[in-house]
Amino acid sequence: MARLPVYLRALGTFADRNVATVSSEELAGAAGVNSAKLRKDLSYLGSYGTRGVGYEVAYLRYQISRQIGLTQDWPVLIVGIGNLGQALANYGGFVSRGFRVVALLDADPARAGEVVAGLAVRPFADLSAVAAEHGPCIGVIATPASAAQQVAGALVAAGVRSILNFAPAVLAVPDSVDVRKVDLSIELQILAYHEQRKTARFVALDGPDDVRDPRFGAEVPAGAGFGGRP
Amino acid sequence: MARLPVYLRALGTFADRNVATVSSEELAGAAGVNSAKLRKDLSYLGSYGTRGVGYEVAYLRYQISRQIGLTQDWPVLIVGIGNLGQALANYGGFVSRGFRVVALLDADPARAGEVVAGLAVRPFADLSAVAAEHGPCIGVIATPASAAQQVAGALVAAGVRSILNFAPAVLAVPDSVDVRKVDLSIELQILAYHEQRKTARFVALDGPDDVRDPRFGAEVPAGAGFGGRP
DNA sequence: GTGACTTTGTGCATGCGTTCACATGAACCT
DNA sequence: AGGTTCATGTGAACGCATGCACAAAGTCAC
Repeated sequence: MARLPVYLRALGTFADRNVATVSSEELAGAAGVNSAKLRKDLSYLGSYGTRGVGYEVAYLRYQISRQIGLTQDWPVLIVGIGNLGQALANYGGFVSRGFRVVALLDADPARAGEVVAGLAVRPFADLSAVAAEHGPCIGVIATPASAAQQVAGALVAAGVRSILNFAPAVLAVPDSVDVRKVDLSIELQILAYHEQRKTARFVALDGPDDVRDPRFGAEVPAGAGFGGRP
Repeated sequence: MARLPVYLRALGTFADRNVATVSSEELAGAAGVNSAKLRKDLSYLGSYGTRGVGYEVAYLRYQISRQIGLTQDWPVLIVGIGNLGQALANYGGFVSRGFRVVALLDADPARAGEVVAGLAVRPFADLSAVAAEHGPCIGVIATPASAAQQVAGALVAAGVRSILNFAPAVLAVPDSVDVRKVDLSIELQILAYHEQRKTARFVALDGPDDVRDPRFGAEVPAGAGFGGRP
């Protein structure tokens, strides 16, 4: 499940405070979920606590880590060393949680050899060699959207089956490949949507009034010279 | 809905190719969703196309933009000018999609005055003044996890009701405040989970064999000297 | 103007996730 | 040793999103 990492992090904070056991209520509060959901999740993964007491922090932590596959470090290769790629390479949160950036790739030949976060940037053509060298690994796409699909194809061809995509593009990959998408503009747009609803401004100050289409009762903007409907 | 921005971007690619109308099938393909789902989403937001023809690209684009609230630029303020904060400030994808970074804040006094992406970094104490100056805006938390809750509280106190949180922490905010979370380690961990299941290595090379608890039939690791159960 | 075709909009069923509520089981106190 | 208390684990119901399949509606050709 997608909530296991959240539980794991919450358990980490309890461990930092030297808490030995936690109840599902406490842990759920720290993770921001319902306690019943948490219990069901944990029971589903086969782990269990002690009735009347709760969950042993260290034991549960180890079990979840193991379930996720964090008992070993996963190699991560980052493609596209722009602003975002560099920030990711320098981000310390990876290595502390079971991941290790092993290679930085960029299509721009001028950047090859440049050192970022202690790693030399390698030409994109090295991809298959790097992937073969490290075995199963995770590819991170931090390129512009225009290059994302091509990079994804190359990653798949190199044997990478897990991709984290930061480019604002929909990637087409085989079913055997997992793609997770992180899209900053989408997150912002969702926030803007809710923000707009909260500030109940029915009409933008620079916009047209709404009109109501008698046929459907649906809101339709008048167009404001937008070259409306025929 | 959370898919509207995806549709909007797909429509953008059609507009760039000077396509006048798209069918739900085409648009759904570009957005990576089912066509029925797309039609239902669009009908739910009140917009509509033309039966037998499809959707007029420019018109639908305008309507979705308007629905999301992108007819005006939303001010964005970024708190925490570390690696990630700088990358976000320099990221061009914001301004092109209805957002404008208006302020950079950092708690470190030594950074005040530093210029990043054309903006001077301001001390964190300026937050309420900045928020008051720009009206409804979106706050981005790019600080370490330890500072995230405090920053969130300050943002809320300053009147910010939409927060994009990059820090690996669960934020407690009033119900009236929307928080969206972007967590790189969680995404990587989810990928690692699936990657581990794909490479069906039942036992990690450095880990213990699984044993089966006769009481529940659930998988339980032997512990490998982990200081197992009493 | 009529017919055939294309595509939208939507009722309906299915499946999944979430949540409540309760029984099970373990520890602790007397 | 027995009862009490506490928290887990789970059965069952609810609600929601998804997807199919079809009718409504509009266009194009003749």
